[in-house]
Amino acid sequence: MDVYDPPMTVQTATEKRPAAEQSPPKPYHHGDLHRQILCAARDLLEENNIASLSLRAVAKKVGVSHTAPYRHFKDKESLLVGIAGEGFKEMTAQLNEAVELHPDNPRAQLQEAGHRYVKLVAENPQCVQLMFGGILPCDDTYPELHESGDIAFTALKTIIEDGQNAGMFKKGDVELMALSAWSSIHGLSLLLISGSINETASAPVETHALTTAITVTLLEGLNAG
Amino acid sequence: MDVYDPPMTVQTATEKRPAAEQSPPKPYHHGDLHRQILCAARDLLEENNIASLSLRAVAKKVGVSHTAPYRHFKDKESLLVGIAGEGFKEMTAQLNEAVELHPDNPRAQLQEAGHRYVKLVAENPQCVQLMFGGILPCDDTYPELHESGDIAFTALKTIIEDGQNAGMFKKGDVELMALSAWSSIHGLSLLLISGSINETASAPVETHALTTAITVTLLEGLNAG
DNA sequence: ACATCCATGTTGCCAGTGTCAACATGGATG
DNA sequence: CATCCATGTTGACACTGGCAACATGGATGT
Repeated sequence: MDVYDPPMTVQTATEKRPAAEQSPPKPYHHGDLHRQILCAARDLLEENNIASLSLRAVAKKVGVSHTAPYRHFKDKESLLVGIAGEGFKEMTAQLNEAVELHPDNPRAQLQEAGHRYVKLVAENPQCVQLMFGGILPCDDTYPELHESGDIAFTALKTIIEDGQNAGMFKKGDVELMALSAWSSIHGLSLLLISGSINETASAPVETHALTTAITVTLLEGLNAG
Repeated sequence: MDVYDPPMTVQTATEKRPAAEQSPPKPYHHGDLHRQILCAARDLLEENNIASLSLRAVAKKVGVSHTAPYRHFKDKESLLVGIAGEGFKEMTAQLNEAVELHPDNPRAQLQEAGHRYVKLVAENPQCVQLMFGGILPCDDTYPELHESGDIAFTALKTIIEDGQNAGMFKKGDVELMALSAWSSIHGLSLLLISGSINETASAPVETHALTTAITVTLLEGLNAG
């Protein structure tokens, strides 16, 4: 269900570690609480939504006191930034995989990236709302947030450039063409998770076919001229 | 301080109103608190963000007790639904204006609608996040929410159909083509207000030119074949 | 070996929030 | 004039984010 499961499964507080030789059932100092808090917060976030995510619930899920997270995150916003940051990293990873999967075929790269983007958003809708939903400040308060985004966008521009050099895409401003591609897929993804499409569309639409259709329209737009 | 002051000044509860000519069935002690609460909430929402909008602050701004809003809205979510509903209505209105502005020119209609969509989102970012941001349930809990959206989407499909009949757009599934158009513009708008574009783009981009470019790419995609 | 430090985790508290119950008010209706 | 009921108020509750003060115990230097 989750795209990136934590490498170590989350332990409930009451559960004792199977380590036999340790007499104290619960060590005072946690393993890496930082990671566990991030994972638990991610889980709770996707289970409900951003509005109903509370630091105290996260702490309870991990099995620590309600202020323990403050030793690892300055405040609630910092924790949210951490979650969003992982989302951006995963986004970048997916894009790179799409490129590697279809070497020397920018057209297929773009299509693959589109499908992976939609899938990633569909599987982590609340995280995406966090990344793009205007809860986090969009100024330079958290510069690390946009770094992965920069990398991803650069990779996208590389696809466009390669496509131009291969004669698959028309010549033109790479920045604008990359933004066109991003906008289409991003818009589709967000419309899907917001429920707008299935509600407004007269007939239910299959996501994969829809993504393909929109990607094709986009490619024809990039092709024309 | 307030952006749009209510047309009738706020009355304290104890203050009596000079019962002059009241021909319409205008109600009770207060003006229409329902409308004033909606306006105040909208203002406070755009001043900060969704997370920091509190019912109590709205009540205080209007000058009533902290539970007065509950006589007009079942709970906080219902108030948010009311705000989002107004947003959808405004969206529909903008689309219709775009159509009327360029009769018999679907291409210009689509371009105009795109610019108006981007502008509307830019001027009411928090409201848009409310409409599409996954805070409100996307099931049928509030069917009235999606009605205006349906109307708007139908209008969009009409543009596409007219364009096809006029030979401006290629033949094809109207639903899919309308979704392509919506996705592009929606994605662009949300990327803009989320700060992703100015952060990731190597050079600052002028919004209007960017919108035009993306609309043109879209139109070429709809044109191809 | 031992004393010390300090990162980590805890308890207790505060203001602020959404929401419910009980009460107050006054215009509309008989 | 009596009554009703929509509207508005007060007070309370559980919950939240966050601060301060305290507790613990692994790492460190001698």
